Amino acid sequence: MSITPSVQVGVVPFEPLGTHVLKQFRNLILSGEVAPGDTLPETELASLFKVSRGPIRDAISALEREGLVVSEPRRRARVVVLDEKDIEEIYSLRRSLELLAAERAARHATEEDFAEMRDILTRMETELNEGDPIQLSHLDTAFHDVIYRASRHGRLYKAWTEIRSQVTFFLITRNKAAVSSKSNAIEEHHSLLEALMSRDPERVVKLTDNHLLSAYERLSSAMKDSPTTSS
Amino acid sequence: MSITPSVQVGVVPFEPLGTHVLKQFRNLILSGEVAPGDTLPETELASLFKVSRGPIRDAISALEREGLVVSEPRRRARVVVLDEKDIEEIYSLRRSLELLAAERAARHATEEDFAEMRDILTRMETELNEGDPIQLSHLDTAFHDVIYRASRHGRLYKAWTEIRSQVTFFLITRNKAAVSSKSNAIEEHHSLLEALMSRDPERVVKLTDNHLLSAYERLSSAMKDSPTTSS
DNA sequence: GGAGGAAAAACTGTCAACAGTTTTTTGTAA
DNA sequence: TTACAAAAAACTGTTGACAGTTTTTCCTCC
Repeated sequence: MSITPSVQVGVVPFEPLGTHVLKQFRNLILSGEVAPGDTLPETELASLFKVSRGPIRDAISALEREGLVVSEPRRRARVVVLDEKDIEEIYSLRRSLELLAAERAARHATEEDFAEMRDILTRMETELNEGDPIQLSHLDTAFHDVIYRASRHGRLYKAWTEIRSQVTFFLITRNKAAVSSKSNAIEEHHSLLEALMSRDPERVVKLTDNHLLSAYERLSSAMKDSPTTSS
Repeated sequence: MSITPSVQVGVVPFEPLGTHVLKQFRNLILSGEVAPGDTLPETELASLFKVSRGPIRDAISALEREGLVVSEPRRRARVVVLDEKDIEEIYSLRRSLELLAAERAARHATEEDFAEMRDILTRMETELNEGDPIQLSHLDTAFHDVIYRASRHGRLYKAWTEIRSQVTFFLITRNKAAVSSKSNAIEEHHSLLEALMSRDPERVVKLTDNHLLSAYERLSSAMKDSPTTSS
């Protein structure tokens, strides 16, 4: 017993403050507590999160990478305002990325990956009944996150993380879809998992393409009803 | 003449110091003056660039996004060491991105875009004769950069910028290809431009796919001769 | 009342300093 | 030597302060 981890005990190797702020902050935006178009003065956030401006700047910079925040030099950062053109961009880029991920995941996914997907699907069904649409959206993103990780392609995963939050944002704010529609989406996830487990890249790619198009159409039609308002 | 731009005169609206450092720093890495595996102490860089650590941190963070630098919390950043697996990742991701870009550029590219591409091709031929391989590599990347911009897809362009420097890095450090091979590559660019101007998306996509595969094979074989050394 | 401009307030970019960690150097024993 | 531990040096994360810019408020004039 020669190792004495005086500070570093748990699994978390005490992350930088900015990382902690980032997580909280991202949730504030995704939950809508901070609205599109809102300005984000570093000073204000610093006192809100009780840290200095350094870590705040790190968090804002990260959120900008994720596409949830926009900023120009010497101007205050703002929560991004997304419109229908953005939905198309995200859909088309995501399609390119995810078809690649699907093909590779079909070859490289492990039993652990499948177990994680099954677990997420179970929780999705629970949320569908309990009716927490926000949690359901998070689980949807989480399912696809497993596929990207299962593709065993670091750069592809990184590219996905830079649109992931925007995808979640749209799912949360625009998915007025009926329960039946959401139920369909879960069915599609089931089929996807099944195809992955059968190691059939072609089928996985095809199902993925169909699934993403369905999701795009669901969002796109919801968008026409209630476009995101600018401030 | 009521406007008196005491400081802000040129086109450049005085960029943040970190941006300036980033450009210089990136060149230092791409030119090989800072080698793969080298550590990058903020303090040292701060005195090198004659700024405080703030802007240096910004620049390192940006270079990390570009994949030229890796870092973990509380450890010094290092210049990334890339191997054959990285070449495959970059190739496969780039292929997905660029096929999408090609298809859209064929539809959206303007006369200005074509003019820029022609200009780059002219300069490539000059460099091929004058024999500055580094400049030739930069021009290669620049040509593809125009295509991505011509695709009129902000997020796609952003995704490209996050592997672009790595692509350039490989072109510079690994392209031992003979002049004849480089000449072929320039030919391929010419065909690509021609297809773009004829607004034939299918042909553009096909040519792009072939072009990227050729480039991948050129790099991949060069890699086997002289793999990047770790420190 | 509304437009325009000056004054005040708020905010960003940058820097230097401090605390606590990681890395290197030095010293000691096998 | 070689291995290991302690001490010293170097480095990162974070903070608070200052300069200069942007944004807001307030005032004046039409």
